[in-house]
Amino acid sequence: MRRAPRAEREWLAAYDPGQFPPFGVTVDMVLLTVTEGRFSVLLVERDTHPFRGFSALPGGFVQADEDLDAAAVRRLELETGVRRDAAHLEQLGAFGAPTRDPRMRVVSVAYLVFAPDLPAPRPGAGARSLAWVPVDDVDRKRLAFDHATVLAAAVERARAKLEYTPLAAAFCDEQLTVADLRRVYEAVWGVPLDPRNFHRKVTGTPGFLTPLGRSAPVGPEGGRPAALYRRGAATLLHPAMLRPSR
Amino acid sequence: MRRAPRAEREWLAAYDPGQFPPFGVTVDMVLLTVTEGRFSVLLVERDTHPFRGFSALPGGFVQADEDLDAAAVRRLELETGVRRDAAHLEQLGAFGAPTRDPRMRVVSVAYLVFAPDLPAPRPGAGARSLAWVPVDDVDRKRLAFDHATVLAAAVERARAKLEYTPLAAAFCDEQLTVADLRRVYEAVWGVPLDPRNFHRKVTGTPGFLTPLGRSAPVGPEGGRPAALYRRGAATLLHPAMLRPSR
DNA sequence: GCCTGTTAGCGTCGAGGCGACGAGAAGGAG
DNA sequence: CTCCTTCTCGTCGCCTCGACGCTAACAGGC
Repeated sequence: MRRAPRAEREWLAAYDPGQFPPFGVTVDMVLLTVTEGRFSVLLVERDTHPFRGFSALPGGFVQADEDLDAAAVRRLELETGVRRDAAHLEQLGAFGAPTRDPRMRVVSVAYLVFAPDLPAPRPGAGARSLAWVPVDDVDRKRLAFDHATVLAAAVERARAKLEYTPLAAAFCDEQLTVADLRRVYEAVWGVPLDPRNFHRKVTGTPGFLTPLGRSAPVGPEGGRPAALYRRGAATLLHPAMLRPSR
Repeated sequence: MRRAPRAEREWLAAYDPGQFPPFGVTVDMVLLTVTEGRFSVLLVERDTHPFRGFSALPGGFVQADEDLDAAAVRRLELETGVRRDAAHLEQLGAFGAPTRDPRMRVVSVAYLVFAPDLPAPRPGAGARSLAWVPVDDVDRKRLAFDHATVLAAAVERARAKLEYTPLAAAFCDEQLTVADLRRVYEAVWGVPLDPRNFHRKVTGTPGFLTPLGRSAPVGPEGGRPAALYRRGAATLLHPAMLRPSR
């Protein structure tokens, strides 16, 4: 950060910050995963006003000296036990309609998280009940604040990101098979994909998947064992993975 | 908006909003255009502390009962005279590092605007000096606050958006030629494009351009008159326009 | 009119990606 | 061994793209 010149330091010392309207700033976390073949979001049950009894995205106020990203990471670890490096986290955007929070004027900065399929999210310090809810089953009228809007933006962003980034792997464990990855795409996009063309695409795109040289154990349905991979180094997909039928 | 039940209304009446840290919230406008073949951003010269004498993105504090988008539109019209429907406006994201404003804790919501080539931006009520500066010529060390970071994000977003949306037309007048559009792509991406392949792509993509059946006057270089078009109805490009040499 | 220089627009060719398959490989259950 | 499953590799035709030749339609000089 630049060091202010002396004239500015004197001006700052006399500055009254009360002349601008005060806002509360929160982070709202849209944690997405794929559990049991369904594209799901983590929701909490609110046990305090406002919107008591409604479902909501986990989140909370940003502290006075806390960076926005740091607040998001803190919420992530605090509320769900998900470690920062085990998932993908990015900012979704700011939501600040004047009436979105009946308590006071609040601007919420929403964050998008792609998390692997976790056994069961454990409630953190908040001790509120947490649950993965398939995004198609969410009752938008029972979401607190403007979280229906936030969720819709997050889902659309996630679907688009799978097209041109290798982030689908962030929904899987560190070691994954091509079929694991395909099931992520199918759950998020809601369409079946041809396993053979999908296999050609992901194994033929450099940097998408790195082969481990080992095979996964056979699944409950039987069949030939699948080769194991881990995430490649690529950050962008070229050409993009296309959603069918458009 | 939902009507709160009575128990919640009573709870709200007794609520003390002072228990959460107060933030200032601003909007910063990244206005982009193409002038004289160069991809440029609108910058103001700051004549007050902090960062007096530095260049900055136009912007200002959000009012107490003002929606974020409304604040952006107000800034757009107030400072530059650009009408809301003559340009494309979208939110870029929130920037809120604790030290970004030496006055107080501020979260800035940045907006991205694609504006047509304007004769000369007129300073609005702020009466500050405004200028279009080619983005490659911007001295990042002479930008106020964290505006170098904001600008970099905006430029990257703009370059990416041209690939998969028809928004390049937002940089042109309402009536445009294929060459006008190509010059936008070349200026924003900084690469020359083959005029014949570009013509085939944009005229062959349904909804990108709507022919007007008339021709534009011949330019100063002579040559065959170009057909006039206006923006089509499409909102997404499929397949995408690809940046060369990747 | 005629030639030249310019830009606009159309056509052609080969390379490569993609959708729609066929078919073999590699496991388990009976 | 047969039958089932899933995984993996190939093949074929279609479409898009990059590279580039060629014609169309203007202006200006002679």
